[in-house]
Amino acid sequence: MTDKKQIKKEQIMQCALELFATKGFYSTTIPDIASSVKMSVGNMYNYFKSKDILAKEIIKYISKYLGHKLREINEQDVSTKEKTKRIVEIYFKTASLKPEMIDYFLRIYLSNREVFSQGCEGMLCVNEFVTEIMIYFEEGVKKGDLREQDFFSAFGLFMGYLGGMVFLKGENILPKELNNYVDDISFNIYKALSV
Amino acid sequence: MTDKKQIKKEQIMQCALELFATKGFYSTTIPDIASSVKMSVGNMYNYFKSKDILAKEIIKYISKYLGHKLREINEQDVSTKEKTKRIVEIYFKTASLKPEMIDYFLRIYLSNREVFSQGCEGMLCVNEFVTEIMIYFEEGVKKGDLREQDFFSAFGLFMGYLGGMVFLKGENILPKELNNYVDDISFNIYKALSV
Amino acid sequence: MTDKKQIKKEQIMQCALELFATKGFYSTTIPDIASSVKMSVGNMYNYFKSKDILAKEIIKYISKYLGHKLREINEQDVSTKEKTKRIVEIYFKTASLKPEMIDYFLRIYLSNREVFSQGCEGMLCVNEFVTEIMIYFEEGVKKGDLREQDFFSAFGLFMGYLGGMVFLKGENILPKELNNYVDDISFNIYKALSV
Amino acid sequence: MTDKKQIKKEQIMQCALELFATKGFYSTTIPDIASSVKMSVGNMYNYFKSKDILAKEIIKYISKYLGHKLREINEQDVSTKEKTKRIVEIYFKTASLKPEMIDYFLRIYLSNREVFSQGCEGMLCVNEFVTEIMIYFEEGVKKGDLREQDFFSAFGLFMGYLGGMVFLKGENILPKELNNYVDDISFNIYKALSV
DNA sequence: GATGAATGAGCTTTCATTCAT
DNA sequence: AATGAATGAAAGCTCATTCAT
Repeated sequence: MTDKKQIKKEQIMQCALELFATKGFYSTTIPDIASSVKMSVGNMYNYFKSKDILAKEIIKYISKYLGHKLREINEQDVSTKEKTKRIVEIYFKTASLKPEMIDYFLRIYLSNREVFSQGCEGMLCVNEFVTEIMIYFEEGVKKGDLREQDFFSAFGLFMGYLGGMVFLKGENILPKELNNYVDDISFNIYKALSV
Repeated sequence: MTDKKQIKKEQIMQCALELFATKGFYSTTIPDIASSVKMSVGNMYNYFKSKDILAKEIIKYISKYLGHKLREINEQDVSTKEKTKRIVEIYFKTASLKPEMIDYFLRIYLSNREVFSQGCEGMLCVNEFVTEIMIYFEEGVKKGDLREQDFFSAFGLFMGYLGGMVFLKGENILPKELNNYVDDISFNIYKALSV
Repeated sequence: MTDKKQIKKEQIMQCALELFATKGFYSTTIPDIASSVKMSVGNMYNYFKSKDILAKEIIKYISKYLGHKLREINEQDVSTKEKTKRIVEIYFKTASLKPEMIDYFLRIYLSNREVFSQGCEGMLCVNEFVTEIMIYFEEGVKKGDLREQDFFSAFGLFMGYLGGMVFLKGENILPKELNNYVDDISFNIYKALSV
Repeated sequence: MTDKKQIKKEQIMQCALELFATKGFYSTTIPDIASSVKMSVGNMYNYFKSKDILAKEIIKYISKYLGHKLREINEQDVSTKEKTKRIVEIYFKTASLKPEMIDYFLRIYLSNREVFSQGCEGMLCVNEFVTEIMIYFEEGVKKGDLREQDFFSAFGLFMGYLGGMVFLKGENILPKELNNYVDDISFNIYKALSV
């Protein structure tokens, strides 16, 4: 694939991501996306063979983006406690600056299972992201900071908690901005996971 | 409304709940629901004026059901730690026995905001449920067991965590049955929230 | 048929007449009519076997009502010119006091031919009314006041003109009330028809 | 819009016009129209966003067509009496050659007010036609041929009369062809309106 | 006579996808 | 690569009519 084509693909994904996150998967039409990219409907199909495939590519794209951010944190030489905080921070920062990414994850990927059932089984399409959380967890255990336990139990805490907060924010029922919760929440998480 | 009509409404809600939770809101059609209730399409509309209204009634129904279960626990004279465990227990038990309820909550209600935006603003349609979590939390604080903090921060932990675990279960990536996680998770939660 | 049944039939016709005239034939539903008569849908069918039949009975009812009014004028011993004026007067008066009658005639009967095609062929369902206009015309000719010409040519003038004015009134584009046009219009008509 | 698309729009309007005029607005379905144009149902909506909008475009199209015919007459240098006759002539000729146009005007436009209420208020959608009648009338008055009177009173006579005749023809109760009435009727009208 | 739940065909409209250009 | 007209299946919803009670 040419670079030019790759760039166009990313433009489409970015536009579709915003529309899907805002209006939902089924309420966003292909013409909606096409006109948002300023491209014809027919031409869209030269880049993505179907709406479902587009949706799957987007979640992979998000997973890579977030995974990359987490890797940067994992590579830093700081305490597990500080890492925990930085992960919460980067998650909330993303939710504030690129809300469509987290929304897509929570509202499109997690909910429309029929769309992702073929090709994204398990956590196939979000493995970059999950992997980094796993590294964070296992290193924390190895260092003796975190309690050894079933990874998924820890993962569920982490992701469920953060996702829940972003959801509450989206519903406008959080009295404060997300970044004001960073300390509370990273404290709660670390308290829960530490030995 | 006659009792008979009320019973039929609940039958419809039960069938629709299962279909929505399994196939998603948009992939479940009114004919799907009608044939599942063994009722004509037209007659469905004598009970619920639209698909959206049906979806909203269902989430209220679930909220009442779960709220009721939680109230029973809140009324028991046990320690906050034990209450925490029992809430996790009842949540996972519901997720096992009536998976459609939790799935509906996670995948239909939380995700298809355009459907619930009018009439379920804030947490209007799930207030019975939220209220009981609030009571649990405030009583725990009053007793001196739980740390005083922003309620939503605690609520997000609780619901996000539990929801996340059920989600992972639904994706078939949890190695064990949900009830095997009760101790770990209630321990984590209590640890996070306690003073 | 009992008197009681006849009274109920007329109640239904009156309500249906108003609804049809206001909202149109197809936009008025049987439940609309039933609830306007404060009667169950099913019971309506004990009085009128179908919506079409109801519509046909209504036009006959209107024709009889208007025919009766015209007969009273025809039986008066006044000049043809004065009769002309009185007919215009009664037509506009009806259009003001019972607008639904004239509207029904213009907007339901004249337009939804597919509804009236079977059972109201020709002018079968409005013959009382047409007959009186015919009597007016033929007596005028016999008296030497009106020019002998094809009856329909005269009838078209009369009914088309009056209907047209009521229509314009209904569209809110007449600057004055209908009764202010009585002199002008009866003058025009008489001028057109007289020898 | 391309020429090609404009041509297709007019093809659709022509087919829809015939069907509406024949079967009525509500009894004509979109599939009826589509198959009459030999086009898919979905594609119809690329040309007209709704059935109502299609109906409104058609009445504008008719108004332009008739307005154009009348302008030709208005521009001719003949007596008011002769103009009157020619207008009646062209109206009846249209009613014979393109009966769907006059029928549409009488049976769809005048009757289904709920369809035209938004976007065709007053005589907005038939102004080309009305304007020419107004010019005919005012020039006749200026020349001293026609009596000065409320325009609508004259307009109602003209249009109501002609419409009434076409209606009677449609009901098969006129013994002769429309063109045989031209002299009688234009005589009546001129007699009514002249000084 | 009276009720209103039940039926199901049929409506308008939408939209992912294809394909001729 | 690019366009956008064309397709047609399928959706949500309506409503005249029937029928068990």
